[in-house]
Amino acid sequence: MNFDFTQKMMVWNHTENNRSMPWKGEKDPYKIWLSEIILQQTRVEQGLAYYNKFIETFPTVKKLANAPEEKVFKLWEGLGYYSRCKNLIASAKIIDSVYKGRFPDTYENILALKGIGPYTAAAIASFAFNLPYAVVDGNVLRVLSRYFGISTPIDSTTGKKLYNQLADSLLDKENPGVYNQAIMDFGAVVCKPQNPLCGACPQKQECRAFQQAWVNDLPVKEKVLKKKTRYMYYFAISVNGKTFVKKREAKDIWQNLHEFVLHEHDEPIDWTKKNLKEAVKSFIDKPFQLQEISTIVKQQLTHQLIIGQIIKITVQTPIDIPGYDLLPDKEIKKLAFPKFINTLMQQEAVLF
DNA sequence: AACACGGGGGA
DNA sequence: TCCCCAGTGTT
Repeated sequence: MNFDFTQKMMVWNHTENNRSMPWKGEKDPYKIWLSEIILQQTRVEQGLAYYNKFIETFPTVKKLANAPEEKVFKLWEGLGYYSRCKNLIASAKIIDSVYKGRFPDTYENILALKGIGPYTAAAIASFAFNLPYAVVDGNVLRVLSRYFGISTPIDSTTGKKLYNQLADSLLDKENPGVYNQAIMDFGAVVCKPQNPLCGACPQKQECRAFQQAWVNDLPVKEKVLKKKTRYMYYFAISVNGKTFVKKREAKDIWQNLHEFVLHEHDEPIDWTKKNLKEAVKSFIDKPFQLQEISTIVKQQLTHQLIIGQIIKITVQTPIDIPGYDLLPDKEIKKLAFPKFINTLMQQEAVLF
């Protein structure tokens, strides 16, 4: 153990760390687990309201395991990375049935649950059971790469191995939970990505990046994500006050969320009466009335830019669209939709 | 090893 | 815009 680094981290935690979060110091593994899943790739400020909603609605793992799945997705709506929600439900059911509602208490069994990787398993194991596993998240990677002046990319295979070993060697094995919490808080509050508080940092004398003025160049990432643009036009097709919707099942964005009738194109579409008629004809071969067409909405995802509109039409004759369900508004309100579609539905209609 | 997976906030 | 956030699962 690098005694100096670890001890100073613990001293900082004891004397200066005043970061407060509802799940901090929590011992109920269910609550710890929930907070960790919500916070994967998610800012504390963004996840906080969701955590409170979930705990209020599902105070125990049993409640979560036995809830209607759509209700859980509706609660997750807007948070993103929806496979987290799917895996949360799956793991809740396993804990409820296989483990009789008692959260598994070994690292291996925790890690085996769906949606739990090395980081989350170490977090739960150390926070709930005080087991000696070091967390390695974005905060830890940043702190270690700066303190030790490591330029090995954090997203490379060798980098991951290196940082994992280093994190393990630094862990305070007497107080793994407290130490793990401390180093993450330190990364979030002092050794921040932008404008870190090096002046107030208790470790600055030993920090390689500070000594060498590398702070703004570390950590290093090697992978650059490629982005693509998609044009998604949604048709809200209504018959007698009911509208066609379906659940997205494909291995694509927004899996398990719902959508209206989708017309996706590889180029932007400038809607005219003619091409609108053609587009609708590909779904239904019946006369229709155009109600309204929205303004163009853009949504930037991590590696996709989604551009599109929603077009509301009504049909008088009874019809069926294969793959879609015809549901009343009351039912549709209970379904979880992507942010993009919710934004579309809030748009003012433009004249056509 | 590379890639897919959301949404929000700060610079 | 770009980057990052208490990362994980799939191919």
